[in-house]
Amino acid sequence: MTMSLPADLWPDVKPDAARRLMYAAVESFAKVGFHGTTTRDIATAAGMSPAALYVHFSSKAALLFAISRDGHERTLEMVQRVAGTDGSPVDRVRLLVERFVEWHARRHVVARVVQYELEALPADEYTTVAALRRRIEQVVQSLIADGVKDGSFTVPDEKIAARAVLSLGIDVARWYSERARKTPKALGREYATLVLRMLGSSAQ
Amino acid sequence: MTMSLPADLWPDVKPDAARRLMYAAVESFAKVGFHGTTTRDIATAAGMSPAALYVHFSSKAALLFAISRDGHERTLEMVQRVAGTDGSPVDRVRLLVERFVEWHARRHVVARVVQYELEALPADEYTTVAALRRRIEQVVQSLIADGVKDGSFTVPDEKIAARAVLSLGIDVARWYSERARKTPKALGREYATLVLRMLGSSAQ
DNA sequence: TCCTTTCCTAAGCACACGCTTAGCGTGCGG
DNA sequence: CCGCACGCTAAGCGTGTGCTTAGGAAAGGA
Repeated sequence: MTMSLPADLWPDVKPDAARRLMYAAVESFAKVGFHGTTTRDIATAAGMSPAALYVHFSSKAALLFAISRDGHERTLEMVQRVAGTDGSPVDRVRLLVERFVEWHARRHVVARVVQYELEALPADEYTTVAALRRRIEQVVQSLIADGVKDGSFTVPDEKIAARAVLSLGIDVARWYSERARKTPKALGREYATLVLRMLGSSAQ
Repeated sequence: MTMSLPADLWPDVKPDAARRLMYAAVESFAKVGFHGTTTRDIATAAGMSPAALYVHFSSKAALLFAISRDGHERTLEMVQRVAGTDGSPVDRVRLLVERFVEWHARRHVVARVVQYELEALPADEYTTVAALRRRIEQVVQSLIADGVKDGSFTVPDEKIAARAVLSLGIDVARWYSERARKTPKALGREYATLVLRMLGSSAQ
């Protein structure tokens, strides 16, 4: 694994061969995209023959969907967990940004696939994933709206502000690498400071 | 042109057939990526045969490079023009963000290729483009550093702040579409407000 | 008008690609 | 032990891909 993927991805995927295929696929999808990745690339990297992929997944696109759906579900769980915490809107947005940015930095290989390889999904699968994305956005928007309502935040347009907050996290997936100067956690903290300022909070 | 590309791209490209190929290519590259685009896709969309592409460009990748290099050069010119204006650091960063965001919104098809299709460039071409990217980043960093120096901005880490500013603009290329509620100009203005806040400026 | 250059097209080449099929080996359960 | 299910592999299929080549048409210049 040249990109040092976390060893704890997809713990429930069985058998091990299927998981190995997902590891191989996510790496290549992140590097050269879905269309730039051949089934032979994936199989070779997983130490198998190309036909083995079809024992575990119905198609190359099914592999992509498995990765994309799981990544979106993880992200949605994360933002929902933040939304379920006690605390002021400021505390919650701070925590949200820390967690969101940290996830995209630590998981930048997966995140790159999750954020940028949507077009390659077949239509039904795309619909599933798009719904998850909308829910993530809605959680972020409602956290910001809470802050506006209680006077902690002042933004000209809540939707654009939420979009900007998401953008900062999502773009981390594009640029972050192991050679980055900041750890994912440190980056998350720093970005949270920037975001709270952006939202007009005096508590930073 | 299904994605309503601006009619004024690449005015110096001659003959017209070469320009038509670039229009066809940028649209498909933006939609399905370089690897997802075949020479037949490009040629058909340009009303030619696949062999015609090779009259004007030495390879499919040469087409990508032409688009990518020009997009980066346009962006660099833009940020350098802003850096060359009179005005306070706050004014210049405001203008920078307005222009950068506006460019990525208005030109989101080209920008998508410029920002996200780097990996497909051959090594030498990538080196050329990467150098342009670094120069763009340096201009942005120096504008922010000017503001820190004169006390208009306070940021924990100038590089991360510059990265965040660039991220906001770059990610516009990913999400912006003709159905967006804001015009590129309005979006640029709003993002400028958010960025100046983020940088800790009281002048917004 | 003639010649040269430019701009194409149609056809084809040498591979590559996603996927299927036949067969084999291994492990498990009765 | 035997039979079955599972997990593969090797080989191959049908189609697709980037690119080349031969040839023709059109445009421009002398």
